[in-house]
Amino acid sequence: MYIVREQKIIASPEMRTGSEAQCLRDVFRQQASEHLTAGKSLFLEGDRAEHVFEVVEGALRIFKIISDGRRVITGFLYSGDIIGLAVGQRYLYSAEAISVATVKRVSRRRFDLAVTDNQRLQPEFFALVSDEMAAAQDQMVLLSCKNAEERICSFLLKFMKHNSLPGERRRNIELPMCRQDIADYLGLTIETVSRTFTKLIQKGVVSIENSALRHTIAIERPALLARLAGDGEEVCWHEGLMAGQQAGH
Amino acid sequence: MYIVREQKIIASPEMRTGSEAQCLRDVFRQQASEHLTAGKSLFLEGDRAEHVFEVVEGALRIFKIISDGRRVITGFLYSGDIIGLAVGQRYLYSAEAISVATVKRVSRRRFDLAVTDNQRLQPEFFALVSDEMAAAQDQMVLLSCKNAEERICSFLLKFMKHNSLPGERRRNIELPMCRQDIADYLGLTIETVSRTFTKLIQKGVVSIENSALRHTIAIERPALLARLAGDGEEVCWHEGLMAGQQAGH
DNA sequence: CCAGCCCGTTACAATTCGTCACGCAATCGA
DNA sequence: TCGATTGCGTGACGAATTGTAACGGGCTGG
Repeated sequence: MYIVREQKIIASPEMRTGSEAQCLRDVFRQQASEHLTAGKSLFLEGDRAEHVFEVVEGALRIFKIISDGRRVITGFLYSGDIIGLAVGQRYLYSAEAISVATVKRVSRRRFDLAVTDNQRLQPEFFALVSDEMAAAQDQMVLLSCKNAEERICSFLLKFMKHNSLPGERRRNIELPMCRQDIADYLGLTIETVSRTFTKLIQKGVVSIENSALRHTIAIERPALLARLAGDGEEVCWHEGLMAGQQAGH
Repeated sequence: MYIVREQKIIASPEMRTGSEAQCLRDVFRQQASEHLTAGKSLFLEGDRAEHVFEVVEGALRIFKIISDGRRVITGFLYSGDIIGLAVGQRYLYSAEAISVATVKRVSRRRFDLAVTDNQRLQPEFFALVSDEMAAAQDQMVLLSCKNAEERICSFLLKFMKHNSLPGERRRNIELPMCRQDIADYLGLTIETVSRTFTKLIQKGVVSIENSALRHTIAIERPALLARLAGDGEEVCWHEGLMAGQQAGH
Protein backbone atom coordinates (compact mmCIF):
# COMPACT_ATOMS: atom_id res chain seq x y z
CA MET A 1 0.00 0.00 0.00
CA TYR A 2 2.68 2.51 0.92
CA ILE A 3 4.17 1.87 -2.42
CA VAL A 4 1.25 3.47 -4.04
CA ARG A 5 1.82 6.62 -2.06
CA GLU A 6 5.46 6.48 -2.94
CA GLN A 7 4.51 6.38 -6.53
CA LYS A 8 2.50 9.54 -6.19
CA ILE A 9 5.32 11.35 -4.53
CA ILE A 10 7.78 10.64 -7.26
CA ALA A 11 5.30 11.16 -10.03
CA SER A 12 6.49 13.99 -12.22
CA PRO A 13 4.11 16.94 -12.60
CA GLU A 14 3.12 16.18 -16.16
CA MET A 15 2.10 12.67 -15.18
CA ARG A 16 -0.16 13.90 -12.45
CA THR A 17 -2.98 14.85 -14.75
CA GLY A 18 -5.65 13.05 -12.82
CA SER A 19 -4.14 13.02 -9.37
CA GLU A 20 -6.54 15.48 -7.83
CA ALA A 21 -9.54 13.77 -9.33
CA GLN A 22 -12.00 12.61 -6.69
CA CYS A 23 -14.01 10.58 -9.18
CA LEU A 24 -13.78 9.52 -12.78
CA ARG A 25 -15.87 12.40 -14.04
CA ASP A 26 -13.32 14.83 -12.63
CA VAL A 27 -10.91 13.58 -15.27
CA PHE A 28 -13.14 15.28 -17.83
CA ARG A 29 -13.73 18.45 -15.87
CA GLN A 30 -11.20 20.61 -17.66
CA GLN A 31 -12.03 19.39 -21.12
CA ALA A 32 -13.87 21.37 -23.76
CA SER A 33 -17.46 20.49 -24.53
CA GLU A 34 -18.20 19.14 -27.98
CA HIS A 35 -21.64 19.48 -29.45
CA LEU A 36 -23.24 16.85 -31.62
CA THR A 37 -26.34 17.19 -33.75
CA ALA A 38 -28.87 14.37 -33.98
CA GLY A 39 -27.50 11.40 -35.88
CA LYS A 40 -23.91 12.63 -35.77
CA SER A 41 -21.36 9.86 -35.35
CA LEU A 42 -18.88 9.94 -32.47
CA PHE A 43 -16.79 7.00 -33.62
CA LEU A 44 -17.19 3.83 -35.65
CA GLU A 45 -16.79 0.21 -34.78
CA GLY A 46 -13.27 -0.80 -35.66
CA ASP A 47 -11.77 2.68 -35.28
CA ARG A 48 -8.66 2.84 -33.16
CA ALA A 49 -9.90 3.50 -29.62
CA GLU A 50 -8.04 6.70 -28.95
CA HIS A 51 -10.46 8.53 -26.70
CA VAL A 52 -12.80 8.00 -23.80
CA PHE A 53 -15.94 10.12 -23.71
CA GLU A 54 -18.27 11.46 -21.08
CA VAL A 55 -21.83 12.29 -22.05
CA VAL A 56 -22.58 15.70 -20.60
CA GLU A 57 -26.03 16.10 -22.06
CA GLY A 58 -28.35 14.32 -24.46
CA ALA A 59 -28.42 10.68 -25.44
CA LEU A 60 -26.34 8.40 -27.65
CA ARG A 61 -26.80 4.95 -29.10
CA ILE A 62 -24.06 2.39 -29.52
CA PHE A 63 -24.55 -0.24 -32.18
CA LYS A 64 -23.10 -2.68 -34.65
CA ILE A 65 -24.00 -3.13 -38.29
CA ILE A 66 -24.11 -6.75 -39.37
CA SER A 67 -23.35 -8.19 -42.78
CA ASP A 68 -26.86 -8.00 -44.16
CA GLY A 69 -27.07 -4.33 -43.26
CA ARG A 70 -29.22 -4.68 -40.19
CA ARG A 71 -28.33 -2.72 -37.10
CA VAL A 72 -28.10 -4.05 -33.57
CA ILE A 73 -28.18 -1.42 -30.86
CA THR A 74 -26.25 -2.75 -27.89
CA GLY A 75 -26.97 0.14 -25.58
CA PHE A 76 -28.06 3.69 -24.95
CA LEU A 77 -26.04 6.26 -23.07
CA TYR A 78 -27.34 9.26 -21.19
CA SER A 79 -25.80 12.23 -19.47
CA GLY A 80 -23.25 11.15 -16.90
CA ASP A 81 -22.33 7.93 -18.71
CA ILE A 82 -18.85 7.18 -19.92
CA ILE A 83 -18.12 5.59 -23.30
CA GLY A 84 -15.13 3.70 -24.54
CA LEU A 85 -14.14 1.77 -21.44
CA ALA A 86 -12.52 -1.61 -21.33
CA VAL A 87 -12.03 -1.83 -25.02
CA GLY A 88 -8.85 -3.19 -26.49
CA GLN A 89 -7.14 -1.61 -29.45
CA ARG A 90 -10.31 -0.78 -31.29
CA TYR A 91 -13.87 0.23 -30.52
CA LEU A 92 -16.24 -2.70 -30.35
CA TYR A 93 -19.16 -0.64 -31.64
CA SER A 94 -20.16 2.59 -33.27
CA ALA A 95 -21.56 5.50 -31.28
CA GLU A 96 -23.96 8.14 -32.51
CA ALA A 97 -25.96 10.98 -31.02
CA ILE A 98 -29.68 10.33 -30.90
CA SER A 99 -30.72 13.85 -30.11
CA VAL A 100 -28.47 16.87 -29.88
CA ALA A 101 -25.83 15.97 -27.36
CA THR A 102 -22.79 17.34 -25.59
CA VAL A 103 -19.74 15.23 -24.81
CA LYS A 104 -16.26 15.70 -23.45
CA ARG A 105 -13.28 13.59 -24.38
CA VAL A 106 -9.90 12.66 -23.01
CA SER A 107 -7.29 10.54 -24.69
CA ARG A 108 -7.20 6.93 -23.67
CA ARG A 109 -3.60 7.38 -22.64
CA ARG A 110 -4.50 10.12 -20.27
CA PHE A 111 -7.56 8.32 -18.98
CA ASP A 112 -5.60 5.14 -18.33
CA LEU A 113 -2.86 7.09 -16.60
CA ALA A 114 -5.38 8.84 -14.41
CA VAL A 115 -6.82 5.51 -13.37
CA THR A 116 -3.55 3.70 -12.78
CA ASP A 117 -2.04 6.77 -11.16
CA ASN A 118 -4.85 7.41 -8.72
CA GLN A 119 -5.82 4.42 -6.62
CA ARG A 120 -8.97 6.19 -5.58
CA LEU A 121 -10.37 5.91 -9.08
CA GLN A 122 -9.79 2.21 -9.58
CA PRO A 123 -12.84 0.94 -7.72
CA GLU A 124 -15.05 3.31 -9.64
CA PHE A 125 -13.43 2.23 -12.88
CA PHE A 126 -13.95 -1.46 -12.18
CA ALA A 127 -17.50 -0.77 -11.07
CA LEU A 128 -18.20 0.87 -14.39
CA VAL A 129 -16.75 -2.02 -16.36
CA SER A 130 -18.67 -4.39 -14.17
CA ASP A 131 -21.92 -2.49 -14.74
CA GLU A 132 -21.34 -2.62 -18.45
CA MET A 133 -20.85 -6.37 -18.24
CA ALA A 134 -23.94 -6.81 -16.09
CA ALA A 135 -25.99 -4.77 -18.54
CA ALA A 136 -24.76 -6.95 -21.40
CA GLN A 137 -25.79 -10.07 -19.54
CA ASP A 138 -29.21 -8.69 -18.67
CA GLN A 139 -29.64 -7.92 -22.32
CA MET A 140 -28.73 -11.50 -23.21
CA VAL A 141 -31.39 -12.75 -20.82
CA LEU A 142 -33.90 -10.38 -22.33
CA LEU A 143 -33.09 -11.44 -25.87
CA SER A 144 -33.03 -15.12 -24.99
CA CYS A 145 -36.27 -15.47 -23.12
CA LYS A 146 -38.56 -12.50 -23.08
CA ASN A 147 -41.47 -11.86 -25.39
CA ALA A 148 -42.26 -8.54 -26.98
CA GLU A 149 -44.32 -7.21 -24.09
CA GLU A 150 -41.76 -8.16 -21.47
CA ARG A 151 -39.00 -6.56 -23.54
CA ILE A 152 -40.83 -3.26 -23.87
CA CYS A 153 -41.71 -3.21 -20.18
CA SER A 154 -38.14 -4.04 -19.15
CA PHE A 155 -36.91 -1.31 -21.44
CA LEU A 156 -39.23 1.30 -19.95
CA LEU A 157 -38.33 0.25 -16.43
CA LYS A 158 -34.62 0.42 -17.09
CA PHE A 159 -35.01 3.80 -18.70
CA MET A 160 -36.91 5.06 -15.66
CA LYS A 161 -34.34 3.76 -13.22
CA HIS A 162 -31.45 5.20 -15.17
CA ASN A 163 -32.94 8.58 -15.90
CA SER A 164 -34.52 9.59 -12.64
CA LEU A 165 -32.77 10.91 -9.60
CA PRO A 166 -32.94 8.73 -6.52
CA GLY A 167 -36.27 9.26 -4.82
CA GLU A 168 -37.70 11.07 -7.77
CA ARG A 169 -40.99 9.64 -8.98
CA ARG A 170 -41.88 11.10 -12.27
CA ARG A 171 -44.77 9.62 -14.15
CA ASN A 172 -43.83 11.12 -17.46
CA ILE A 173 -40.77 9.98 -19.30
CA GLU A 174 -39.44 11.47 -22.47
CA LEU A 175 -37.86 8.87 -24.72
CA PRO A 176 -35.17 10.46 -26.84
CA MET A 177 -34.98 7.55 -29.29
CA CYS A 178 -37.36 6.68 -32.10
CA ARG A 179 -39.31 3.44 -32.47
CA GLN A 180 -36.73 2.01 -34.84
CA ASP A 181 -34.01 2.49 -32.22
CA ILE A 182 -36.12 0.69 -29.65
CA ALA A 183 -36.79 -2.13 -32.10
CA ASP A 184 -33.11 -2.55 -32.94
CA TYR A 185 -32.26 -2.54 -29.25
CA LEU A 186 -34.86 -5.10 -28.22
CA GLY A 187 -34.50 -7.45 -31.18
CA LEU A 188 -37.98 -6.67 -32.49
CA THR A 189 -39.40 -4.99 -35.55
CA ILE A 190 -40.76 -1.49 -35.45
CA GLU A 191 -44.28 -2.84 -36.04
CA THR A 192 -44.08 -5.14 -33.05
CA VAL A 193 -42.89 -2.25 -30.92
CA SER A 194 -45.81 -0.18 -32.09
CA ARG A 195 -48.35 -2.93 -31.53
CA THR A 196 -46.98 -3.63 -28.09
CA PHE A 197 -47.20 0.00 -27.06
CA THR A 198 -50.80 -0.01 -28.23
CA LYS A 199 -51.50 -3.12 -26.17
CA LEU A 200 -49.94 -1.54 -23.09
CA ILE A 201 -52.09 1.53 -23.56
CA GLN A 202 -55.21 -0.64 -23.86
CA LYS A 203 -54.25 -2.40 -20.65
CA GLY A 204 -53.91 0.96 -18.96
CA VAL A 205 -50.25 0.42 -18.11
CA VAL A 206 -49.01 3.52 -19.86
CA SER A 207 -50.42 6.35 -21.90
CA ILE A 208 -48.83 8.37 -24.64
CA GLU A 209 -49.06 12.09 -25.14
CA ASN A 210 -50.42 12.45 -28.63
CA SER A 211 -48.44 15.63 -28.87
CA ALA A 212 -45.22 15.80 -30.85
CA LEU A 213 -44.27 12.32 -32.00
CA ARG A 214 -45.27 9.83 -29.34
CA HIS A 215 -42.04 10.20 -27.43
CA THR A 216 -43.63 11.18 -24.15
CA ILE A 217 -44.86 8.23 -22.11
CA ALA A 218 -46.82 8.45 -18.88
CA ILE A 219 -46.57 5.45 -16.59
CA GLU A 220 -50.09 4.91 -15.31
CA ARG A 221 -49.55 1.71 -13.35
CA PRO A 222 -45.88 1.28 -12.41
CA ALA A 223 -46.46 -1.86 -10.37
CA LEU A 224 -48.17 -3.60 -13.26
CA LEU A 225 -45.40 -2.47 -15.57
CA ALA A 226 -42.82 -4.05 -13.30
CA ARG A 227 -44.81 -7.26 -13.15
CA LEU A 228 -45.16 -7.43 -16.92
CA ALA A 229 -41.41 -6.97 -17.29
CA GLY A 230 -41.11 -10.40 -15.76
CA ASP A 231 -37.86 -9.94 -13.88
CA GLY A 232 -39.44 -11.60 -10.87
CA GLU A 233 -37.55 -9.41 -8.42
CA GLU A 234 -34.31 -11.20 -9.18
CA VAL A 235 -34.94 -14.47 -7.40
CA CYS A 236 -33.96 -16.00 -4.14
CA TRP A 237 -30.37 -17.06 -4.39
CA HIS A 238 -29.58 -18.31 -0.97
CA GLU A 239 -31.98 -21.16 -0.50
CA GLY A 240 -32.26 -24.64 -1.82
CA LEU A 241 -30.04 -24.27 -4.83
CA MET A 242 -26.96 -25.55 -3.06
CA ALA A 243 -28.54 -28.98 -2.80
CA GLY A 244 -29.00 -29.77 -6.47
CA GLN A 245 -25.54 -30.41 -7.76
CA GLN A 246 -26.56 -32.24 -10.90
CA ALA A 247 -27.35 -29.50 -13.38
CA GLY A 248 -31.09 -29.43 -13.36
CA HIS A 249 -32.61 -29.87 -16.78
CA MET B 1 7.04 5.27 -17.88
CA TYR B 2 10.14 5.26 -15.72
CA ILE B 3 7.87 5.47 -12.76
CA VAL B 4 6.59 2.04 -13.47
CA ARG B 5 10.08 0.63 -13.24
CA GLU B 6 10.67 2.59 -10.08
CA GLN B 7 7.64 1.00 -8.56
CA LYS B 8 9.01 -2.44 -9.19
CA ILE B 9 12.32 -1.65 -7.65
CA ILE B 10 10.89 -0.43 -4.43
CA ALA B 11 8.24 -3.11 -4.18
CA SER B 12 8.62 -4.95 -0.90
CA PRO B 13 9.07 -8.73 -1.06
CA GLU B 14 5.67 -9.64 0.35
CA MET B 15 3.96 -7.54 -2.26
CA ARG B 16 5.76 -9.27 -5.05
CA THR B 17 3.47 -12.28 -5.15
CA GLY B 18 2.97 -12.13 -8.87
CA SER B 19 6.06 -10.25 -9.84
CA GLU B 20 7.77 -13.13 -11.56
CA ALA B 21 4.65 -14.00 -13.47
CA GLN B 22 5.18 -13.64 -17.19
CA CYS B 23 1.50 -14.03 -17.93
CA LEU B 24 -1.76 -14.27 -16.04
CA ARG B 25 -1.76 -18.04 -16.03
CA ASP B 26 1.48 -18.00 -14.08
CA VAL B 27 -0.46 -16.56 -11.17
CA PHE B 28 -2.15 -19.95 -10.91
CA ARG B 29 0.94 -22.05 -11.45
CA GLN B 30 1.61 -22.89 -7.81
CA GLN B 31 -2.00 -23.56 -6.93
CA ALA B 32 -3.47 -26.97 -6.21
CA SER B 33 -5.69 -28.57 -8.82
CA GLU B 34 -9.32 -29.10 -7.88
CA HIS B 35 -11.34 -31.75 -9.61
CA LEU B 36 -15.00 -31.37 -10.47
CA THR B 37 -17.41 -34.06 -11.55
CA ALA B 38 -19.98 -33.40 -14.26
CA GLY B 39 -22.67 -31.03 -13.09
CA LYS B 40 -20.74 -29.90 -10.02
CA SER B 41 -21.20 -26.25 -9.17
CA LEU B 42 -18.16 -23.98 -8.83
CA PHE B 43 -20.03 -20.94 -7.54
CA LEU B 44 -23.50 -19.46 -7.71
CA GLU B 45 -24.78 -16.18 -9.02
CA GLY B 46 -24.88 -13.73 -6.16
CA ASP B 47 -22.13 -15.41 -4.12
CA ARG B 48 -19.45 -13.10 -2.87
CA ALA B 49 -16.79 -13.09 -5.59
CA GLU B 50 -13.85 -14.26 -3.52
CA HIS B 51 -11.87 -16.26 -6.04
CA VAL B 52 -10.70 -16.19 -9.61
CA PHE B 53 -10.43 -19.55 -11.38
CA GLU B 54 -8.42 -20.98 -14.22
CA VAL B 55 -9.83 -23.90 -16.16
CA VAL B 56 -7.04 -26.45 -16.44
CA GLU B 57 -9.01 -29.15 -18.16
CA GLY B 58 -12.59 -29.89 -19.16
CA ALA B 59 -15.43 -27.47 -19.83
CA LEU B 60 -17.75 -25.34 -17.73
CA ARG B 61 -20.94 -23.45 -18.38
CA ILE B 62 -21.85 -20.10 -16.88
CA PHE B 63 -25.53 -19.28 -16.59
CA LYS B 64 -28.32 -17.42 -14.87
CA ILE B 65 -31.63 -18.82 -13.68
CA ILE B 66 -34.53 -16.47 -14.32
CA SER B 67 -37.67 -16.06 -12.31
CA ASP B 68 -39.77 -18.62 -14.16
CA GLY B 69 -37.08 -21.26 -13.65
CA ARG B 70 -35.62 -21.18 -17.12
CA ARG B 71 -31.88 -21.15 -17.54
CA VAL B 72 -29.88 -18.83 -19.76
CA ILE B 73 -26.35 -19.97 -20.48
CA THR B 74 -24.22 -16.91 -21.09
CA GLY B 75 -21.04 -18.72 -22.01
CA PHE B 76 -18.91 -21.82 -22.06
CA LEU B 77 -15.37 -22.01 -20.72
CA TYR B 78 -12.65 -24.38 -21.81
CA SER B 79 -9.18 -25.22 -20.66
CA GLY B 80 -7.01 -22.13 -20.46
CA ASP B 81 -9.91 -19.78 -19.79
CA ILE B 82 -10.15 -17.66 -16.67
CA ILE B 83 -13.40 -17.17 -14.75
CA GLY B 84 -14.46 -14.48 -12.36
CA LEU B 85 -12.87 -11.43 -13.93
CA ALA B 86 -14.14 -7.91 -13.81
CA VAL B 87 -16.96 -8.67 -11.48
CA GLY B 88 -17.85 -6.37 -8.65
CA GLN B 89 -18.64 -7.62 -5.20
CA ARG B 90 -20.61 -10.65 -6.34
CA TYR B 91 -20.57 -13.11 -9.18
CA LEU B 92 -22.85 -12.16 -12.00
CA TYR B 93 -23.62 -15.77 -12.89
CA SER B 94 -23.34 -19.35 -11.70
CA ALA B 95 -20.63 -21.68 -12.98
CA GLU B 96 -20.83 -25.46 -13.29
CA ALA B 97 -18.70 -28.21 -14.74
CA ILE B 98 -20.18 -29.75 -17.88
CA SER B 99 -17.91 -32.74 -18.00
CA VAL B 100 -15.31 -33.70 -15.43
CA ALA B 101 -13.07 -30.70 -15.10
CA THR B 102 -9.97 -29.47 -13.32
CA VAL B 103 -9.59 -25.92 -12.08
CA LYS B 104 -7.18 -23.87 -10.02
CA ARG B 105 -8.15 -20.94 -7.88
CA VAL B 106 -6.54 -17.88 -6.35
CA SER B 107 -8.19 -15.36 -4.09
CA ARG B 108 -9.40 -12.22 -5.75
CA ARG B 109 -7.20 -10.22 -3.42
CA ARG B 110 -4.13 -12.01 -4.57
CA PHE B 111 -5.16 -11.93 -8.20
CA ASP B 112 -5.85 -8.20 -8.08
CA LEU B 113 -2.55 -7.57 -6.32
CA ALA B 114 -0.70 -9.60 -8.92
CA VAL B 115 -2.26 -7.53 -11.66
CA THR B 116 -1.79 -4.12 -10.07
CA ASP B 117 1.68 -5.05 -8.89
CA ASN B 118 2.99 -6.33 -12.17
CA GLN B 119 2.60 -3.90 -15.02
CA ARG B 120 3.37 -6.66 -17.45
CA LEU B 121 0.10 -8.39 -16.65
CA GLN B 122 -2.19 -5.42 -17.13
CA PRO B 123 -2.45 -5.55 -20.91
CA GLU B 124 -3.29 -9.22 -20.74
CA PHE B 125 -5.84 -8.56 -18.05
CA PHE B 126 -7.56 -5.82 -20.03
CA ALA B 127 -7.45 -7.99 -23.10
CA LEU B 128 -9.31 -10.70 -21.25
CA VAL B 129 -11.96 -8.34 -19.97
CA SER B 130 -12.23 -6.92 -23.43
CA ASP B 131 -12.65 -10.37 -24.96
CA GLU B 132 -15.37 -11.16 -22.49
CA MET B 133 -17.15 -7.96 -23.44
CA ALA B 134 -16.73 -8.66 -27.14
CA ALA B 135 -18.13 -12.16 -26.67
CA ALA B 136 -21.14 -10.75 -24.84
CA GLN B 137 -21.80 -8.34 -27.68
CA ASP B 138 -21.46 -11.01 -30.33
CA GLN B 139 -23.96 -13.03 -28.37
CA MET B 140 -26.35 -10.08 -28.34
CA VAL B 141 -26.07 -9.83 -32.11
CA LEU B 142 -26.71 -13.54 -32.43
CA LEU B 143 -29.75 -13.42 -30.17
CA SER B 144 -31.11 -10.27 -31.79
CA CYS B 145 -30.92 -11.21 -35.42
CA LYS B 146 -29.97 -14.73 -36.24
CA ASN B 147 -32.30 -17.58 -37.00
CA ALA B 148 -31.88 -21.10 -35.70
CA GLU B 149 -29.57 -22.27 -38.47
CA GLU B 150 -27.32 -19.24 -38.24
CA ARG B 151 -27.13 -19.64 -34.48
CA ILE B 152 -26.08 -23.27 -34.65
CA CYS B 153 -23.52 -22.55 -37.36
CA SER B 154 -22.09 -19.59 -35.45
CA PHE B 155 -21.87 -21.75 -32.38
CA LEU B 156 -19.99 -24.52 -34.17
CA LEU B 157 -17.63 -22.04 -35.77
CA LYS B 158 -16.85 -20.33 -32.49
CA PHE B 159 -16.27 -23.65 -30.83
CA MET B 160 -13.85 -24.64 -33.57
CA LYS B 161 -11.93 -21.41 -33.36
CA HIS B 162 -11.70 -21.54 -29.62
CA ASN B 163 -10.80 -25.18 -29.28
CA SER B 164 -8.25 -25.70 -31.98
CA LEU B 165 -4.61 -24.74 -31.86
CA PRO B 166 -3.57 -22.13 -34.39
CA GLY B 167 -3.01 -23.79 -37.73
CA GLU B 168 -4.67 -26.96 -36.65
CA ARG B 169 -7.43 -28.08 -38.97
CA ARG B 170 -9.40 -30.82 -37.36
CA ARG B 171 -12.59 -31.92 -39.04
CA ASN B 172 -13.94 -33.66 -35.99
CA ILE B 173 -15.03 -31.71 -32.97
CA GLU B 174 -16.16 -33.19 -29.71
CA LEU B 175 -18.86 -31.10 -28.07
CA PRO B 176 -18.75 -31.54 -24.32
CA MET B 177 -22.20 -30.07 -23.75
CA CYS B 178 -25.58 -31.68 -24.30
CA ARG B 179 -28.31 -30.43 -26.61
CA GLN B 180 -30.13 -28.71 -23.79
CA ASP B 181 -27.02 -26.68 -22.99
CA ILE B 182 -26.73 -25.61 -26.61
CA ALA B 183 -30.40 -24.67 -26.65
CA ASP B 184 -30.12 -22.59 -23.49
CA TYR B 185 -27.03 -20.90 -24.87
CA LEU B 186 -28.53 -20.04 -28.24
CA GLY B 187 -32.00 -19.06 -27.06
CA LEU B 188 -33.67 -22.01 -28.78
CA THR B 189 -35.50 -25.11 -27.66
CA ILE B 190 -33.88 -28.49 -27.67
CA GLU B 191 -36.18 -29.60 -30.46
CA THR B 192 -35.14 -26.75 -32.71
CA VAL B 193 -31.50 -27.55 -32.04
CA SER B 194 -32.13 -31.14 -33.00
CA ARG B 195 -34.05 -30.27 -36.15
CA THR B 196 -31.40 -27.78 -37.19
CA PHE B 197 -28.63 -30.33 -36.80
CA THR B 198 -30.67 -32.69 -38.95
CA LYS B 199 -31.08 -30.01 -41.60
CA LEU B 200 -27.34 -29.31 -41.58
CA ILE B 201 -26.65 -33.01 -42.04
CA GLN B 202 -29.08 -33.17 -44.95
CA LYS B 203 -27.33 -30.21 -46.54
CA GLY B 204 -24.02 -32.01 -46.17
CA VAL B 205 -22.54 -29.29 -43.97
CA VAL B 206 -21.74 -31.58 -41.06
CA SER B 207 -22.11 -35.21 -40.13
CA ILE B 208 -22.55 -36.80 -36.75
CA GLU B 209 -20.90 -39.91 -35.47
CA ASN B 210 -23.78 -42.14 -34.53
CA SER B 211 -21.56 -43.59 -31.88
CA ALA B 212 -21.94 -42.68 -28.23
CA LEU B 213 -24.39 -39.84 -27.82
CA ARG B 214 -24.14 -37.57 -30.87
CA HIS B 215 -21.46 -35.40 -29.37
CA THR B 216 -18.92 -35.89 -32.12
CA ILE B 217 -19.44 -33.64 -35.10
CA ALA B 218 -17.49 -33.79 -38.35
CA ILE B 219 -17.39 -30.57 -40.35
CA GLU B 220 -17.80 -31.68 -43.95
CA ARG B 221 -17.97 -28.29 -45.63
CA PRO B 222 -16.35 -25.62 -43.45
CA ALA B 223 -16.77 -22.86 -46.02
CA LEU B 224 -20.50 -23.48 -46.29
CA LEU B 225 -20.75 -23.58 -42.51
CA ALA B 226 -19.11 -20.18 -42.29
CA ARG B 227 -21.44 -18.79 -44.91
CA LEU B 228 -24.51 -20.13 -43.15
CA ALA B 229 -23.34 -18.55 -39.90
CA GLY B 230 -24.01 -15.23 -41.60
CA ASP B 231 -21.23 -13.23 -40.01
CA GLY B 232 -20.30 -11.94 -43.44
CA GLU B 233 -16.62 -11.78 -42.55
CA GLU B 234 -17.23 -8.84 -40.25
CA VAL B 235 -17.94 -6.19 -42.81
CA CYS B 236 -16.09 -3.38 -44.43
CA TRP B 237 -15.75 -0.59 -41.93
CA HIS B 238 -13.71 1.96 -43.71
CA GLU B 239 -15.82 2.86 -46.68
CA GLY B 240 -18.96 4.80 -47.26
CA LEU B 241 -20.26 4.87 -43.74
CA MET B 242 -18.66 8.20 -42.91
CA ALA B 243 -20.94 9.92 -45.39
CA GLY B 244 -24.32 9.08 -43.90
CA GLN B 245 -24.55 11.10 -40.73
CA GLN B 246 -28.28 10.79 -40.31
CA ALA B 247 -28.67 7.39 -38.74
CA GLY B 248 -29.60 5.19 -41.63
CA HIS B 249 -32.83 3.30 -41.06
C1' DC C 1 -51.90 26.32 -48.98
C1' DC C 2 -50.66 22.12 -50.73
C1' DA C 3 -47.35 18.41 -51.86
C1' DG C 4 -44.16 15.44 -50.18
C1' DC C 5 -41.77 13.22 -46.52
C1' DC C 6 -40.98 11.01 -42.22
C1' DC C 7 -42.56 8.57 -38.50
C1' DG C 8 -45.78 5.92 -36.31
C1' DT C 9 -49.87 2.92 -36.54
C1' DT C 10 -52.94 -0.74 -38.16
C1' DA C 11 -54.51 -4.86 -40.82
C1' DC C 12 -53.67 -9.18 -42.98
C1' DA C 13 -51.00 -12.92 -44.71
C1' DA C 14 -46.78 -15.76 -44.13
C1' DT C 15 -43.33 -17.93 -41.53
C1' DT C 16 -40.75 -19.38 -37.91
C1' DC C 17 -40.33 -21.37 -33.80
C1' DG C 18 -42.29 -23.39 -29.51
C1' DT C 19 -45.37 -26.95 -27.59
C1' DC C 20 -46.87 -31.46 -27.14
C1' DA C 21 -46.56 -36.16 -28.04
C1' DC C 22 -44.15 -40.06 -29.18
C1' DG C 23 -40.34 -43.30 -31.00
C1' DC C 24 -35.69 -44.90 -30.67
C1' DA C 25 -31.17 -46.18 -28.74
C1' DA C 26 -28.09 -46.48 -24.97
C1' DT C 27 -27.24 -46.75 -20.08
C1' DC C 28 -28.16 -47.94 -15.35
C1' DG C 29 -29.56 -50.63 -11.50
C1' DA C 30 -31.87 -54.39 -9.55
C1' DT D 1 -32.38 -59.96 -18.39
C1' DC D 2 -35.76 -56.63 -17.78
C1' DG D 3 -37.80 -52.28 -16.85
C1' DA D 4 -36.88 -47.46 -15.88
C1' DT D 5 -34.39 -43.53 -17.12
C1' DT D 6 -32.00 -40.35 -20.00
C1' DG D 7 -30.77 -37.95 -24.15
C1' DC D 8 -31.88 -37.24 -28.76
C1' DG D 9 -34.75 -37.06 -33.05
C1' DT D 10 -39.25 -36.35 -35.49
C1' DG D 11 -43.93 -34.96 -36.73
C1' DA D 12 -48.30 -32.38 -36.17
C1' DC D 13 -50.17 -28.38 -34.60
C1' DG D 14 -50.73 -23.67 -32.91
C1' DA D 15 -49.23 -19.33 -31.24
C1' DA D 16 -46.36 -15.49 -31.61
C1' DT D 17 -43.74 -12.65 -34.32
C1' DT D 18 -42.45 -10.96 -38.82
C1' DG D 19 -43.10 -9.06 -43.45
C1' DT D 20 -45.79 -6.46 -46.50
C1' DA D 21 -48.69 -2.96 -47.51
C1' DA D 22 -51.60 0.74 -46.78
C1' DC D 23 -53.02 4.65 -44.00
C1' DG D 24 -52.76 8.95 -41.12
C1' DG D 25 -50.95 12.95 -39.08
C1' DG D 26 -47.62 16.22 -38.23
C1' DC D 27 -43.52 19.03 -40.33
C1' DT D 28 -41.11 21.29 -44.07
C1' DG D 29 -40.46 23.83 -48.02
C1' DG D 30 -41.86 25.73 -52.09
